[in-house]
Amino acid sequence: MTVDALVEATARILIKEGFDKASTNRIAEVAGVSVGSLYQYFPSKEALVAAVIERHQQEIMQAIRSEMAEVLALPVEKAMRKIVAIAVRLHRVDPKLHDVLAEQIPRVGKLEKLAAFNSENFTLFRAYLEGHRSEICVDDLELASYVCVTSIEALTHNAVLHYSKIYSDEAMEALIDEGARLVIRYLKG
Amino acid sequence: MTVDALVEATARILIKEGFDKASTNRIAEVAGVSVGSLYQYFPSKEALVAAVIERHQQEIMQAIRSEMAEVLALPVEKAMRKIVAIAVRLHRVDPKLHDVLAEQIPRVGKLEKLAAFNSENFTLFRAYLEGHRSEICVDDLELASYVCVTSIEALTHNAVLHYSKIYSDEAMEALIDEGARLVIRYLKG
DNA sequence: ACAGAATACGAGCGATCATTCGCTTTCAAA
DNA sequence: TTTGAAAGCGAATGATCGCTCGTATTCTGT
Repeated sequence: MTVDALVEATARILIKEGFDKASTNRIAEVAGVSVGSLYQYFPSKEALVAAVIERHQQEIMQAIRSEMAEVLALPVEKAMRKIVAIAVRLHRVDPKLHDVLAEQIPRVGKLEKLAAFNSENFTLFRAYLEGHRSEICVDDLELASYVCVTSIEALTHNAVLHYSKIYSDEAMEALIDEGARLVIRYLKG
Repeated sequence: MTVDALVEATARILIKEGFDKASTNRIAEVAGVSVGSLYQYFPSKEALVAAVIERHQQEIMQAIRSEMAEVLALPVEKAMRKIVAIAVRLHRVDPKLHDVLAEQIPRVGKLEKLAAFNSENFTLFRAYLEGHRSEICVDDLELASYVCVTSIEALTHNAVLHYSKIYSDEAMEALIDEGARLVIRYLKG
């Protein structure tokens, strides 16, 4: 469909050339339609970018929800290792898009969407902790969730994005181990 | 001086209105000079933003270098708590500017400066670890430095930037404790 | 007081961009 | 085959921006 072509084209341009080069004319050209058609389906450039963001976040959250369901029953050690591994894998799917969107979301006034995204992650993690209270020695689960989620996300985000040249596949394995070790020791004292 | 007024005006606009609203005409206006004068001292808008970045980073690094010197002799527990406290304090000096710059550096092509900045932080932290090898139970100091620096920066950055409303001063104290606990347990096993 | 250098000025140029609108094509129902 | 709506088109518009350049003002040494 034309709509899909436009969203797809927008994503591709954002990834390959960045937000500044993503003009509506260019997007339409890459999508193989005209600017006029673009405005027939999207009221503004912002709406187009928002659609890209939405699509990407739906994909990611879908994956996270399904993976977290499997993790829920695991003991802390296994669970954390799996969660960190998931974080790395998801970051690797489309690192550049993830980065551009993280950069551009504030500008597009989609702070709410980003907040909702983070909030669900946070809630899912917290739910895990609730269910494993006996295994961990932290009393403020709210704070603990913040610490864990933020650290894991930063560790994997930076590694994949800024050090992908440095970190080979096996070094990435080491990173997963280390990230897991960080939160496990934190949670289990 | 005219130069300082321009850099100052640029910083203020970046903070209050964001990168997109920081046009050269507007910067000149706020600085109380004309666009012509702006281009007498800065060859381009990019150079102006780069100057803001440089000034900010110099200030931050100056503070970090001096604080780290005091930390070097402390045992791990004390040292980490102090480092996290420093991170929070520095993030609180000018949170909005820090955020905008972190966002804009990639666009301005000043990735090298950012890398150098992170690299020095990283190196300073690693130097501490080298000097306290006997206290910690991690063998890969390189990896450990990455894990600690990245986590501390993300924890403080997000807390100050996105949760400054939520986290009161005392809650911020709790965050410092928790961040310190995270890295201490990680390092000391 | 004067000249020339340094500094400052700001209207305007050229380019780019998001968006519009009048026109053309497509296509399915009648 | 006719028809009218839906979909598509792209040149044109108006606004904004980074930046230039010819001119005006201020400073400095004589």
